[in-house]
Amino acid sequence: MNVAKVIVDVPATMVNQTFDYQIPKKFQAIVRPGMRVVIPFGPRKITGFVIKRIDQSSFDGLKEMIDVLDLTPVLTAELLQLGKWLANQTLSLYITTYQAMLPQILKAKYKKELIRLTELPLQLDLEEKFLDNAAISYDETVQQIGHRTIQKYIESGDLAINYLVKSQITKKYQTIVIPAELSVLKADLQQLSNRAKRQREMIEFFIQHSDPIELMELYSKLNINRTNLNPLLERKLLTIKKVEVYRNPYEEEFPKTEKLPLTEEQRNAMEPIIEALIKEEHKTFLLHGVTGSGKTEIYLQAIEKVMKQGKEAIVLVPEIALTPQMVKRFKGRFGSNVAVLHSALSVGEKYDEWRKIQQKEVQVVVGARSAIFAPFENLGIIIIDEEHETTYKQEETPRYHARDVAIKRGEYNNCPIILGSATPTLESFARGKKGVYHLLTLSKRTNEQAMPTVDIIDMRDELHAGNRTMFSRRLTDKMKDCIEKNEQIVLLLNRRGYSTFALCRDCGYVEECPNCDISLTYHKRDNVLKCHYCSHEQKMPVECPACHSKHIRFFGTGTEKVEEALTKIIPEARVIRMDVDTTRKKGAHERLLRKFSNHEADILLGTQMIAKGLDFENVTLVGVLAADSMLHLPDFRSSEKTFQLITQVSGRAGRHELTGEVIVQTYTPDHYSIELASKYDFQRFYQEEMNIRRSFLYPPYVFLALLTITHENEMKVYEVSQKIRSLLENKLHAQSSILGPTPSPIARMKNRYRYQMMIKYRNEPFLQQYMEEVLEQFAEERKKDLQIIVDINPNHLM
DNA sequence: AGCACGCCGACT
DNA sequence: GTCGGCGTGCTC
Repeated sequence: MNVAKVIVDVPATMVNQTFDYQIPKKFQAIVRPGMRVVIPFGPRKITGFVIKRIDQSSFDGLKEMIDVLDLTPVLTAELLQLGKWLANQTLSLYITTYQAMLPQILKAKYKKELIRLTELPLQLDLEEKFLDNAAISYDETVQQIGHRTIQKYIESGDLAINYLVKSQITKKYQTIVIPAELSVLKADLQQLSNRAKRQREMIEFFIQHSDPIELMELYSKLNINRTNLNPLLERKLLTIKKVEVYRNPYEEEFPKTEKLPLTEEQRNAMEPIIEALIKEEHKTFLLHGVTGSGKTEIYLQAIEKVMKQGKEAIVLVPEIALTPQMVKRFKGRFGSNVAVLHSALSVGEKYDEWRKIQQKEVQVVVGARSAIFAPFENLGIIIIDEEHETTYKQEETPRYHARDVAIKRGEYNNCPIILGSATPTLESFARGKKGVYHLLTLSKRTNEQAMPTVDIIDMRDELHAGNRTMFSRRLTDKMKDCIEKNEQIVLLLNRRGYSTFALCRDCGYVEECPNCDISLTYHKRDNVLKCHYCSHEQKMPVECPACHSKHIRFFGTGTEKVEEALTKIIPEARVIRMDVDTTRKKGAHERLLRKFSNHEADILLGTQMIAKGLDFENVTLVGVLAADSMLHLPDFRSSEKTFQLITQVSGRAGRHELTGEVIVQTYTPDHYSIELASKYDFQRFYQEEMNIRRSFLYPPYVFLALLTITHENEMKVYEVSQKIRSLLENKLHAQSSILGPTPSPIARMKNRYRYQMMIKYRNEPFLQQYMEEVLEQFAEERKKDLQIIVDINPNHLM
């Protein structure tokens, strides 16, 4: 078994296979599947994952493995298998799926350096570089001295390239002080002269506290420094040791919380979950519970059961940075038995949290999408909270949906999955009705509070009545009321579908991105126009580039603008604005939310990010400024999204003692998604929307796959698209249909033209295989800069 | 991907 | 002749 099959760290179709390497003697006892190793690959030296060990290779002249990077595998047997499945499902490369499963820091970085092989003199500038370095940077040197010269030296054998694999891992260390045995300390104290007051104090301290202590802590506790410590160190009463510590992103202590008594509804929902846990049965539950119905408590108690079984739990939340309250509840209940993984952590922090899972130091992980790959080996349950959130689908390769991965892992581990939401996706709810998922319902709030009343305001009437502001009269009055009563307000500006673009009022000219077919967005902060798709940025013109008019106006409504308008109407209001700009800095999220919850502001104004999972006692009014802003987007899910958003944000009001009220401003008050959301009528919405999906043939009645073809040359894109279409037509079922090719909604991005095709199908068990064939068919073109992107079950049709 | 090799046109 | 640009093929 001394040959390793390795997936190499080269993301290319040509090498999407294992390569065999001889395992040298010194590594034979160490190497196991799932470990990262360093291997020679052509002239290079790169990393790879060991997939398995075999006795004999069918390949002659194997090269030897150079190094082993892990002591324990970073990928479990399950994850190795899962990655393979995922690559096939999403049409990605094995190396990409494996890397998606691991913290970013485990990805090796490569560097090349030059070393001299002889002592023969080199040209002057090179000699200089080698003066105080044994090795110099290849890239830097080539830049300064020129490719040709370096190559000559390599050919003559004076210089050679050294390939480096750099590990990015940095561990954090702490110095601790360890006292000697109690008897030793006491004995020393006996014969210590009375004059050594400091020493006496210190020894007495360690007789009292015999545990190791952190050096800095000791200094500050006893008000001493290194000089005081030295005599004790010399007498071996104390020893100093450097130990590795985990970075702790959650310094604060979490108050311990206890199990809450369950309502009858909650108990009923709990029962089948517990049953599945006991029977070790894979089942997918859809927990449909109105906001405030106590879904989280069900998660917590199910996990408690899992932990008692000695098993592990994964909890996915949309984006945990947005829900510090969720972390608080899990840490409060399970303490240090929880790892937390989310995007706001530094790479080092993420690695530390991941390692707690890998080392089995925790039994629970709460995290965003990628936490679904937590390397637990005894999974007892997987919970996906806010199941409908689009962030569970990754928008880059591998384009996986965490829900699909969860179900696959549930099958492997024979464990239940809970999908929880107040507004499940139509896909999931349909499966719940069909019995594919087991539907569990919570229809009442635990505090018996009624859902807040929702008022729909027709903004057309406001305009007719001469109100040209973005706040209806009713909302304005209510806000003033609220502030007077010392209660708080959440204002949601649903900005998707809006952007603040610059338009010339004289000739109608709109500044567009030179590389993409999209208008540029104005950023007030730096007074520039930016493109959201490429990194293009230009100065805001003083006059119109087309007609030289000075009348340039901004259209669209940003949070900045709303804030401005707000301070005009209610000058006394203290406003916290939360959007991408104000939350970019690390920890800004938590800071702003804490500020709001401490009532240091009256109004929390923000985008989508404030709609989810927040729970503030004192909020009694929620305002949705433009409920229909995304209703008109070219997306078949826009009604569903609108319904979800209004329902979710309404749930933010009146969660505690005070009753809440919601005001929804819209230009289309009669739209069923807005009307039914205001009545909290999910069932009716479901039926209405299902009817529409059926007649237009959209999910859940069909599955979708989106093919996007891009290239610099539009003709090329069109031609290839047509060819792909006819190729697929021959393969796909007669009932399946292909729409397009048509130009994508953003027809050009980063100077590449984009065409897309949508495939609607009910049953295509070999779809992935056909797609592989398409990719293979155009392998030549794809080498020449043609891109084919396959997205199965796409979220957006961009 | 990234590197070597080989072919062809351009230029001191 | 030599330099350098790019297309082609390979990596256990």
